[in-house]
Amino acid sequence: MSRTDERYNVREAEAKWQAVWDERQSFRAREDDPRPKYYVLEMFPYPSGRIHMGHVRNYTLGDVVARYKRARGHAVLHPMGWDAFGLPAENAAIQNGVHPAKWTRENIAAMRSQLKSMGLSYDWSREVATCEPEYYRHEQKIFLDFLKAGLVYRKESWVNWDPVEHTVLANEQVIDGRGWRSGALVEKRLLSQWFLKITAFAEDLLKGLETLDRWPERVRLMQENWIGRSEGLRLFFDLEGRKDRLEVYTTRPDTLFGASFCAVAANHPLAEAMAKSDPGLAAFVAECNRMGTSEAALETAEKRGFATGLHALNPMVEGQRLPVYVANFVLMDYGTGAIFGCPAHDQRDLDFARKYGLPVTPVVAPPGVDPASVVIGDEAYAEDGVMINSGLLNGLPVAAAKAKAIDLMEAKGVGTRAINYRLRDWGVSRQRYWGCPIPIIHCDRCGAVPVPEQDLPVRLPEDVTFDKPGNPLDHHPTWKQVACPQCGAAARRETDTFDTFFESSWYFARFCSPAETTRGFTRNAADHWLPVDQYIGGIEHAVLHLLYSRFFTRALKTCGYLGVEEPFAGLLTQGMICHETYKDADGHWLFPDQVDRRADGAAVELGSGRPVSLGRSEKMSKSKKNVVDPAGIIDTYGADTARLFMLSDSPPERDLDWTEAGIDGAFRYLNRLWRMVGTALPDLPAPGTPTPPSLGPAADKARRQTHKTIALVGEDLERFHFNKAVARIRELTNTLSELPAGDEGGAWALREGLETVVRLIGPMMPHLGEELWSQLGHAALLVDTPWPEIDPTLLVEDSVTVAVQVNGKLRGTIELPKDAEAKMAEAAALALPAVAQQLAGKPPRKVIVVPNRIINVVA
RNA sequence: GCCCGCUUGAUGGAAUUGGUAGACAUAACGGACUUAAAAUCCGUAGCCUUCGGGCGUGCCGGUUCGAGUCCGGCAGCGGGCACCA
Repeated sequence: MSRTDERYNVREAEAKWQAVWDERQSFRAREDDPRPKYYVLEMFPYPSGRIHMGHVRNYTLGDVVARYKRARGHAVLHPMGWDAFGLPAENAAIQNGVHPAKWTRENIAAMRSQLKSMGLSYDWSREVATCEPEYYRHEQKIFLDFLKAGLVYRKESWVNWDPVEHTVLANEQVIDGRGWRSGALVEKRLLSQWFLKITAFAEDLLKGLETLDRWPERVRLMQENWIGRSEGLRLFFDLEGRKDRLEVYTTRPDTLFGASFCAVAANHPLAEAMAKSDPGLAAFVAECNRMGTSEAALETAEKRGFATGLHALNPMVEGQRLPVYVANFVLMDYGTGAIFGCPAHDQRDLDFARKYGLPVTPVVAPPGVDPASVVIGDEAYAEDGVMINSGLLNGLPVAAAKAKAIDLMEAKGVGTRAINYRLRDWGVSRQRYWGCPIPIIHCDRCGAVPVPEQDLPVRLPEDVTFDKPGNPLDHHPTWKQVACPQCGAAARRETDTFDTFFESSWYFARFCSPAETTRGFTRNAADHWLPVDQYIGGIEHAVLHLLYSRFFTRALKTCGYLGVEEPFAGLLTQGMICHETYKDADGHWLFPDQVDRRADGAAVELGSGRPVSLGRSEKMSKSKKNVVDPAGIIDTYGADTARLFMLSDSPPERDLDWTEAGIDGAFRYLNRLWRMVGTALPDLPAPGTPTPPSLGPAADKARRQTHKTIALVGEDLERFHFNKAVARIRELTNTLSELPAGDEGGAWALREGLETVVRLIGPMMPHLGEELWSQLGHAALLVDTPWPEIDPTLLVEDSVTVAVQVNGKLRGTIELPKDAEAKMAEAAALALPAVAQQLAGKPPRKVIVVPNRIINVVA
């Protein structure tokens, strides 16, 4: 009995079971395991140094899936690693003088031990870190294979250049047109860079989305929009007084009669050529180049243009001259970098036309609107309608007019039907130190020469300094000096490194054979484990990481590495963790643990007692200090409590509000279960005792709920409705706590119920699960115990409660035998006093009977 | 700017295909236990009410016997936009 008086020692129990799992290698994945494979993967973390709540949520979700699938009889692969290259390591080096390698490796060690304290069922023997040559040597080889397969090329591309730091800036490092650290005005620069031909797979990546039926619809839609397939027309405009022509891509060839100008991007060859002899234009181009490279910056900027003085001749409208502008909203990377503007039917064109006093001619009349009365005000009309003011296109609907316009231009020999994608090739060159070296040698005679395979890996030198601006690889005294592998002459190594998305585009495959030294992974292992059955991570990766990984998988297939096209068969995108924000009287942010909530609800600063103003709940971020450190929570409440809270209240794809009350609630449940089992233990029959012949009504009812709960929780877990699963388990717990265990039947049903609760909660609170399972008298580990079985006879109900409505409003409920006949149900419903009162003696006009569900009497 | 998502009690959320709105929890209140507190246990609870009932799922309108769920419009909040990962 002393067991009930003891408190559950969270720290001791969690350490104990972690050691047991570790010792027995409970989570080792083996290819020779005959059970059906299940590969569950969470997005691996950037080793920032400490885990944050987002990680706790992500990895808890994955662990529940992994443990559940294991219990369901799968051979589970559940690995973990480190996305270890990236900018923060270099920032730390510049700010604190720590070497990125040291900083990163120490961070990995710290985070590994934090993750281990969560009791996650990883096969740690498969751990990888992308910053180690054992990992990145293989991606250098992959790059060279892609090169051979014609999937890599080199071209000039624009970057944000910080003239003080002599570095390329990421978009997020450009703030209001200035470098974040230096404050210098950012310039755009053209650099020669490596590109991967993701556009070669544009159509395939789009088509493949249809097969991803276990992906969230919105992610597929985001990718579809990102790829941005459009059908249209490429056509040439003759330029007055010049021999060359202007090539334009349009998805609206139907609106050619409404054209009032042409515009080219600031980087368009025509613009650049003309800027040489036009200082005004040169200044405008320079200004556009300062705008930053992000699409958001371009689109939100005021539409501006510079008239070149040139005129283009509209190929559709004989003799019509259109002024040619250089405009800041035309993108060189999309289509041909040149457009024609039809202001009446495109908002950007309209804004532009209004600003520069260009004509606005409507050529599409909304359905049912008199052509004569079509007027364009401040809003362009981009919807369907009927062509007007358009010569031989008049009267046609938009779709037919598009087709006819294309036919006309093709017949005239000035245009061709074309499919265009918004998707651009992936620039993978980064002018940074802490990344995977690109295995290329530049020779004055032979050009860009691949590093021979036997010379891989090209190791990142660690003897570098960060005291000078620019790329440390560039400053290194010897590293880049090599002989050309082809001609032997003195040559230079490529000093750019890969985009870190490169590493994360194939790590899921590396986990299949992480120890393989000759290549990234073996074909056998990839064929066995891929695709990932369930991938889990943040929605912020909905487009880039996931699209790059899908592209890589196709490219790797092309090169014979693997046989699948889609890397992730199932995808779960989890929401963010939010927390209330606090500011002190001076408007400075405060950490939650600096704030005290008094009994009257007022918030004050801990210690000083000064008033604190409460802000709404926002995504946890260091800048707003609304963060809670998981390490402290795990230390105080244990991993199981943190895990349960992560699963309890919000569905995984939704944002989750971190609250002290929520974590308290989870902790209370943990202790309640512990006490319940302890209290019941002396009364329970031995494990495996056969069902007594008669149980009694309370025990029978409890059994029914136990088996119903197994069924419901199973369904909920399959669909990732973890919060509902928790609610069902708590309901069963509530029932069991009221079940009298004095008689044989009650005690038997209580054991079955408690064992069920322990087994169902196991994937969520694995340490408590093991502890209670062992206390209930089982020698085998809970992780090696299969999911509980359902007795289907206990799921059958013989009567149902049916709602009775009058005119759609609830007036009462009746108890009916299951699948009762409609006539009988109707009679029972009409016999209800509340129904009779509503009818007031008149016969009902109609009675709708939905079997086992509802009866609606229409008065 | 473009694309996407979300909005249900004081709070997080639940509600098969349209079929009893508010499961489960949190906070609150009342009670038991305690010298007291904590913990624990039991109970109450959408709002209004003349106790018949009426009103309630961001707002306005529609479809339907019946709408949180479907359709149209509007508002608020959040995410992504190619060099953060």
